[in-house]
Amino acid sequence: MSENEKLVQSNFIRDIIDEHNRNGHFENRVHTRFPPEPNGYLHIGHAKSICLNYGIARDYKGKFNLRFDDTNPVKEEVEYVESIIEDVKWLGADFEDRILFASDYFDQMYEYAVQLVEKGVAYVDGQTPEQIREQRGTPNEPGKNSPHRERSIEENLDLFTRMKNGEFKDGEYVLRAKIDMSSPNINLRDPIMYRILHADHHRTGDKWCIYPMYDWAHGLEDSIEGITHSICTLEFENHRPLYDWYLDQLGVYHPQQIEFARFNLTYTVMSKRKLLSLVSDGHVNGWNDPRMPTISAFRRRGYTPESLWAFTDKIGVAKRENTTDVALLEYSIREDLNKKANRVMAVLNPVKLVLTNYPEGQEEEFEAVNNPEDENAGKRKIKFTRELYIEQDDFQEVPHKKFFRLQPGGEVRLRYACIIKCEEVIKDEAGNIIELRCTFDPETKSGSGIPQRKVKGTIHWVSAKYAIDSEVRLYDRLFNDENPDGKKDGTNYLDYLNPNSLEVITNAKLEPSLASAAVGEKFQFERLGYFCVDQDSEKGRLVFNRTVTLRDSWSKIQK
RNA sequence: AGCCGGAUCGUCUAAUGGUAGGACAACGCCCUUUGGAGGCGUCUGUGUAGGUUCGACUCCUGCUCCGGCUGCCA
Repeated sequence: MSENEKLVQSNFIRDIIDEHNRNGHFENRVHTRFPPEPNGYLHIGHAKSICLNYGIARDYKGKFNLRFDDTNPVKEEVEYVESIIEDVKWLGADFEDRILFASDYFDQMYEYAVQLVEKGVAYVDGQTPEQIREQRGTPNEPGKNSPHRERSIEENLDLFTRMKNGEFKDGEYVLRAKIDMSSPNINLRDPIMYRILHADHHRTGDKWCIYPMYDWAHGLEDSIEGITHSICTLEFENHRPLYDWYLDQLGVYHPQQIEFARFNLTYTVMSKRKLLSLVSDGHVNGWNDPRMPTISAFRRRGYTPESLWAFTDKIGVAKRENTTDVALLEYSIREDLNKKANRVMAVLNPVKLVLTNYPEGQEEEFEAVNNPEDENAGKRKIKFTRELYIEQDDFQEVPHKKFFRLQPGGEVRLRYACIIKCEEVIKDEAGNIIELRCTFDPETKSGSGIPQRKVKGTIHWVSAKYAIDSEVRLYDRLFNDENPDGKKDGTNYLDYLNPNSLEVITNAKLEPSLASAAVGEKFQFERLGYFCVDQDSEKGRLVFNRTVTLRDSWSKIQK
């Protein structure tokens, strides 16, 4: 198997498509789509669906549509349409000029509905929602026929026309398919096709006061667009016979629906309803709060489209219930940023360090490699002075036995500079360490050409004189339980919110080269993690988001 | 209870009657001016009971367990 073939893991959906292509089912055409309802922001589960659908279209030299399933005006908003377009584009799924809307097919759908009325397989029902619900039966008991089921075609046509013309109030009438009230599949018990909704639609305005139900509309949308493979999640499996029934009755083109299991991720929730509640109840700061599992949040946090694609390829697709470990997502972004992100030095929790044998007022520059994984990234100079900041965590007065960073009387290398030795610890009256007094060894300067001594530890630092101040936002998982959703003990996801999911550091010290960093730019802060410039940055006051920490074997030793 | 799905390492996913493999995680070792990256290695799995077969994750039967379905939401 070649390298290229290995990159695309086979899966049951591609197997089905291969089979169709072998027997010429769709004349070897492949046309997929991503059909979101614009009632919220897209999340990582949608990203999987987008990559799955677009990836198939791309690999089979087919087409991919972006289509908004905007059949319910009361929940849908233009803001969501715009965010969805932005997210799909950012992921790189190429829908060419095909940003489509179910609402563009409302006339066609209406005509189709009239056809079914004329054919005698759809009728207008004037019962209340309660009555209809009672007659639907349960999974164990068959439903009962509506008293209006045998209305004449003429009367149905008249009533349906008047529904459309706005002669009735919301809920007064519905159009129903006449199928089978005793079907073991509840979806076939005379499902509702149209309801009356005097609501403004974000695209059609007040043109319509009847709106198609999802089950009626969705199969038609795919049929109208000539979709070959309608890939959706498992909960629509029971609806497939209904879509097929509609298409059969109409005698129109049939796509093949294929269902796969919904995506779940540890330590988060994935339903739009729950994400919306996190936003509207103020548990997070908006849909793109970097702690959210939305695509826009991952973008803001510093994830790349490439890392999401790699992740999607790694998780695969199947029909069994699944919950992917968020560690795999983190691996995917580290893997990508390791190759791309320039290294810089930044101190998040600074403690002052003074080199007592370094002449006052003197300074020099050392050369640092921007990215050891990428020669083309070049080198830069970093300013070295008598007073520096290092990380509080990089000093232990009473060191752990495996701690090989700075400690009293101990030596450590300052990254790209020289070896220093800790001579004295200065504390304030409360016993807090406020300064470390050290000496440096001139023989060990970087680039001096002198054979270098080895020391066990290397730590990062910044010049106290030249460092710039910055805000850094550290994110942790939003929930402190691996599966905050779907508990059966009476608790719900809100009970598992992690109160420490955001830590804001206001006085981080950055090396001065960062002063010109642009919003969205990504860096590795050496030994700490990957960070990117947040949109909240202002001139002279940068704000960084921690995308993900580096793998940290020291944190494991400590446990 | 009825209908429809599903069950393979801790997690995700391959193997479509012929050596149960990969990735992540975990754990070792090597290397290292990032306790990063990289390299090498180890560990762990076919829900259950039968059947068919030279051979079963795969086919058949029973059982168990899990998920979805009773919106004028999608």
